[in-house]
Amino acid sequence: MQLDELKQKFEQFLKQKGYKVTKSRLELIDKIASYGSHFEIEQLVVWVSNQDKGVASRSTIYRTVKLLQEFGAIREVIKLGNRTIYEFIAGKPHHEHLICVKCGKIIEFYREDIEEIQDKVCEEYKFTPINHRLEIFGVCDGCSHSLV
Amino acid sequence: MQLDELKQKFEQFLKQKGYKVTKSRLELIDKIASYGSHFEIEQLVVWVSNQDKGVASRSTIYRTVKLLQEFGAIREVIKLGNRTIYEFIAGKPHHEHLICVKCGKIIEFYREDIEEIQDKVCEEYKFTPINHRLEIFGVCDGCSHSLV
DNA sequence: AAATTATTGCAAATGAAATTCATTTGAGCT
DNA sequence: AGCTCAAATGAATTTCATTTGCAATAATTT
Ligand SMILES: [Mn+2]
Ligand SMILES: [Mn+2]
Ligand SMILES: [Zn+2]
Ligand SMILES: [Zn+2]
Repeated sequence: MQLDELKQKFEQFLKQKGYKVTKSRLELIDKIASYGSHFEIEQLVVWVSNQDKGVASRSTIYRTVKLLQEFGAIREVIKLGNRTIYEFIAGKPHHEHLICVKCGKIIEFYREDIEEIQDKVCEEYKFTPINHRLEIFGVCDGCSHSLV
Repeated sequence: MQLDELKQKFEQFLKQKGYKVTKSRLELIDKIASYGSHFEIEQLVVWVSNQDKGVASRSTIYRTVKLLQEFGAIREVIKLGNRTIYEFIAGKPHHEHLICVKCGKIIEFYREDIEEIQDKVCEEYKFTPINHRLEIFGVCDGCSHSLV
């Protein structure tokens, strides 16, 4: 999906919800899309503030991240200690993560079979799943060879 | 495993690490074990403080929870928003969680096949897993029938 | 373009978790 | 049992991410 198309959809979403289509909101979706898939809000705040002036304040960034989550373009994918790592998922297929606890490297993977098993488990418990997150913490190949 | 046995192991662990065996630490492992499997630290602080006086202060509770994590009796199992839910896992087999976003109900499940697939994925990426967490957020049976 | 309503930015508040530091306690030794 | 010293404790304070109140501003509606 193109970014322009996404922005259009986001505008529709905002209008339909009775929210306003603002400069900040549209510029932030651009910034987040170009930042790179996995990000933390504070990093984003710093990065955005160091660029053009006046895109959005910290509060607006926090608020817009929530909006984009509601819209479905962003997802909370990793919770490590008291850090939250988000991901821009628009147009990206669902996947899970391996997280290296030494270097922070994030590896993405997808297994249809894991998804299917989850569906079965939910059925068994008459549980209606909304979303899920599988985090595998460990040590990546590079780090397991390094002597540090 | 009996609680007494666990406490013995914990004492061994403390000594071996050069930590001290203190009243607070031994009493806290009791309290946590009897609190119920899933808990948040702040709840625990309130509960412990409202019981007998002098078991441990907030700081000690936070510090001891970390110790017990290091020891392996406790695990961070659910990260929801800015809440962290821990679980007393000593003597309990590994499992994953379904979390109802309406009522907070937690359902535990275990699937050997999911574990096996994860191992394969890790092998494929030459990734050495340390621990993992699968959280499925959704609506439980009870909540899906309630009209609230 | 005036009226209405939501959004913004800033500062201040919050809440979980970590930390500081004076005091107490545990462990080893005599 | 007393002595010594390092580690643990509690209370207060700090940190840091996130949230909120509010006056000013911008987007929609009429
Ligand atoms: Mn990802
Ligand atoms: Mn559990
Ligand atoms: Zn690594
Ligand atoms: Zn429920």
